[in-house]
Amino acid sequence: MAPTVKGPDARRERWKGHREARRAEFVEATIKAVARLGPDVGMDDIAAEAGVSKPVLYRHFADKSDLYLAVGQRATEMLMDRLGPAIAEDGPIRERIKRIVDAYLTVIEENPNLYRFVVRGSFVDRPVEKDVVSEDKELIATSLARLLGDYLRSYEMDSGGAEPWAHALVGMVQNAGDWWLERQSMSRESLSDYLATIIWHAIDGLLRSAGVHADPERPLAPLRLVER
Amino acid sequence: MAPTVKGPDARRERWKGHREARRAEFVEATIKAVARLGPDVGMDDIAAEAGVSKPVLYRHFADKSDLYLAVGQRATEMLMDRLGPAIAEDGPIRERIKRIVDAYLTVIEENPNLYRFVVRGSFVDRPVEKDVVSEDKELIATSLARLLGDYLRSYEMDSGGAEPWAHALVGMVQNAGDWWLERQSMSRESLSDYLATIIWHAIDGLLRSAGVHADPERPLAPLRLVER
DNA sequence: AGTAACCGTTACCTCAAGTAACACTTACGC
DNA sequence: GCGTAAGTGTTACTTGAGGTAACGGTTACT
Repeated sequence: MAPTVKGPDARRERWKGHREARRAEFVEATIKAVARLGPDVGMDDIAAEAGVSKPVLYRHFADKSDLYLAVGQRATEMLMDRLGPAIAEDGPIRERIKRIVDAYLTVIEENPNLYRFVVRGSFVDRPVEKDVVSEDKELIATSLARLLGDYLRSYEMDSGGAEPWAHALVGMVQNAGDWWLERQSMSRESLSDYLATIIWHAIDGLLRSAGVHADPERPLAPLRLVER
Repeated sequence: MAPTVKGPDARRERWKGHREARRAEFVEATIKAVARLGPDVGMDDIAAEAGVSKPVLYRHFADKSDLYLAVGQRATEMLMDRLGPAIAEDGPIRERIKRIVDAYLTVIEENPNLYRFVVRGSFVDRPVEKDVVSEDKELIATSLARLLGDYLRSYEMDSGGAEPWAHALVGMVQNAGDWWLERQSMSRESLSDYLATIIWHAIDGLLRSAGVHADPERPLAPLRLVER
């Protein structure tokens, strides 16, 4: 008897997994709704898409921002799924940078509405306290920062600048992608190339100024990005 | 009689300047309100700050986005006022870039709420049609693109990449500044320096790859930025 | 004097986010 | 098996901010 002292009632634990699954289900519904109805869907539309009514939604998400945040995280996950392979591939550094950037652009090109929903679709309600949108950029930037930090340290350089670097790079690619997505005035290929050029030169210059002559062919050590 | 055939009535023209002034007045009030009440003020608050009631506001601005846009433009103007001198100063290029970046960071540091209002304070209502927020970034980026284009052409290089470059740079500085503004984990000085380093290396690398050896001391020709 | 522009108000409408209240289902605990 | 704790779901409401209607007063051109 009393196999676990802690749980006062097993009934409380029974649903743990279920709730998770339900949240995920609603997140998927939201993504579908966004794809169909554009980035400014309402909670009613989302609920309808999921085949339920609004209060059900609110039993799983505290408010709109909470849902938005979950969608953002899911989107980040989807993005990472595409970025991961691009990062893992080997080849000349310059080429790899380009492939990573290109993977990013491909993703936003394929899901423009979802993209807009996540980065633009702010949320008037929540003032400043919990900055939902940038939470995702933050995540990516943090991973990148770790990556850059390791990279710099592998050259025995000061890694203090890794964080600003990461945010700078994220902002750079994001903003350029944003601009490109709205008026597609050049091919994805070209943009990837331009951006990769900038990034590569920045990195190369940094190393160069530290007296390190980076080998563009160098495999760059094991690159792992996030592990959520 | 009938001194001017075109104007059916002089009474229509009489207010031209006045309306402009009034709009400006409301824009100023909005900026004050934002500074006091944070970036998510309502129209009522703004009207109150201006000492009038809401409908008056709506006689001068079609809707919230219209006001936001005007505020954004004003903010951009203020920013340019600070960036202008930094751009005009001479000195080594690397130094100048740093001063420009630093000027930007100083501005957002001095008006954090206004900054948040402009870049974050999206607007749920207006879906995609008129992208109010990025209109300002657009403006800056466009100026920068012209500047870069001229610069590249002065070295007789292909200027096709000027536009993506401009958007990339804008996004870079903006995002890094954003991150810095929220958790000020390093001095402005340091961040300016990191960013300037990235930018300078990117430019230098670009020129270098085209076989041009840029002189960091070169005065860089007359730099004019916008003229609105 | 008439009227075209402005000044300004209070009281309303609208619409989406979020909540209350109510009813049914499942399965653990004793 | 009965109580109950979790979940399922509904319709109908409240709230708040954006935005509008309708009204009245002032100035100055014609």
